[in-house]
Amino acid sequence: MKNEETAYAIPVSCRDCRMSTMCIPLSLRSDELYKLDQVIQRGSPYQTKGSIFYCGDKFTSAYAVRSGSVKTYCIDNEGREQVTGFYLPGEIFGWDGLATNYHQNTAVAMETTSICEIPYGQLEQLNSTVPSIQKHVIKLLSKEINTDQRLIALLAGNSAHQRLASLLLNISARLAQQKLSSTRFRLPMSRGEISNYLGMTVETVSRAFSHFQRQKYLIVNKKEIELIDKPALQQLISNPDGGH
Amino acid sequence: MKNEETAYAIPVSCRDCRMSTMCIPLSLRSDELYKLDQVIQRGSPYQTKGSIFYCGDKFTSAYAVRSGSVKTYCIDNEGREQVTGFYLPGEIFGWDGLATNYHQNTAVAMETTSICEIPYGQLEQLNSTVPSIQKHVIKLLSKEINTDQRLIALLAGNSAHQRLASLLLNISARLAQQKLSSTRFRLPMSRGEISNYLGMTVETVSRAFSHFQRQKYLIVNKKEIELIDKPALQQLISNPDGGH
DNA sequence: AAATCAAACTGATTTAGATCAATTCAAGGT
DNA sequence: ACCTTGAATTGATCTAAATCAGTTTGATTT
Repeated sequence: MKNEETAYAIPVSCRDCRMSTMCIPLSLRSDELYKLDQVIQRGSPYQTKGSIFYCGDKFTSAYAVRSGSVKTYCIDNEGREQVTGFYLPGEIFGWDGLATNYHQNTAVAMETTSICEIPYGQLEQLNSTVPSIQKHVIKLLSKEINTDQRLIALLAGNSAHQRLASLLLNISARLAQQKLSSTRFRLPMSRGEISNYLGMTVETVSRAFSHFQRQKYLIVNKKEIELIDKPALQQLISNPDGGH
Repeated sequence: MKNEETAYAIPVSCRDCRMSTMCIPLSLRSDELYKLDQVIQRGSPYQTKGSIFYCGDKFTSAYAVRSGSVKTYCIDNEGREQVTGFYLPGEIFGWDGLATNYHQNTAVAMETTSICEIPYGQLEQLNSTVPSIQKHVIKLLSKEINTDQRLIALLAGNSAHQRLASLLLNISARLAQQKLSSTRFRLPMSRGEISNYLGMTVETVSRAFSHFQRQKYLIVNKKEIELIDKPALQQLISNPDGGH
């Protein structure tokens, strides 16, 4: 059953991976990279809705998205699902389990997705021989803090239109980092997932998309998006009216 | 001008500090603690509204609140202040600067506050002799991620009443950790700071307090709070109706 | 003690976005 | 080809919370 649909090539080492700069290997010398390479697990792809880990699972690894996309969510006080993050190719997730040793979120693939697993225990052991790895882990964690805090600011201080515009521009920028088109792309997540993440209803998300299209800011067809007036979206989110 | 109002004793070593378990020294052996102790800076207290660091400052240190309280905030797209965190005694802040080497937030004292400074460069150097320190830093960062993600869930999925109830219970729990009263306390932050943090208006915060008092959940007098029915507040936030 | 100023509270009104209710559309299954 | 099912869209109403507009309170200055 392994690698059943691997028509595309899976890189066999971090050296050959096109997103190596985003991933842990950033700034490793080649002898260090070799050591890391021994530790990274390249598993078979996950199907849509396949879970990478569940909330409550023991934390053993962080994960890097090689292709596809992942959402993380937790169950809130009311027992409802609350999406806490979307992860695109080249991005790393799973650090949420580090503080307590148990994952606080569930991670699921939003489409067919391949993942590199980074076993944390082995990473810690590498620390004695490759100290720069620990440093890089700290950078990644800190980056996650920055991302989360930007989301907090977005949720606390912005209107529905501004939130959606921010998400679109944010995804656009992240795709650009991976040398993918930043103006035409397919959203991996459903309207429901977007609305949950941004703290609003599906209807509001849908109306916001329609509104943006009427304003000629973008063309939307289900999950296919073409951004045609990024400056307009940009100014929407930086304009003092429109907030609440 | 140094220590002008130091009627209370400032601990001269981490060993004597009553919040040492929350702070870095957690689980250090006594010889390790000694090394850390050499590095921690114990400065003079900050006055109300005094800045510990500014957004854009080069990141050099993290900070532990010894007494008093601190808020962090950033300037959002619209140029408005957005509060991103409140820090009470025994809590550590300032990691926001680690990813980019520049602080993404400004930190200010909300009352007369004494702070321990933890110079990060020196902490890193300690790593070779005391490897458990690096591990502890990672735990602290991960904890901050968990805190931020809980706030995201709170902001995205809850009503004004639920948000305020959550904040009050959260502060109560944090005070309890420091062996302070969890039912009677003085809020260090203004209504404006609360409303900004929770993504609502001052008026709504004020009305929510009045409502809680009418319901006999608590007694409020400006910043003085007495929680008299915690279970009711608890059930308010875990009750599926009340969200949006 | 009077005057000043900012924080907090309260009431009246408005509105953004939730909720309720259909309708459309595409994907799989038989 | 037809039926089912779930996602997305659109319209009509409703409501929680924003906005607007005072009033009260308390701390600080003179």
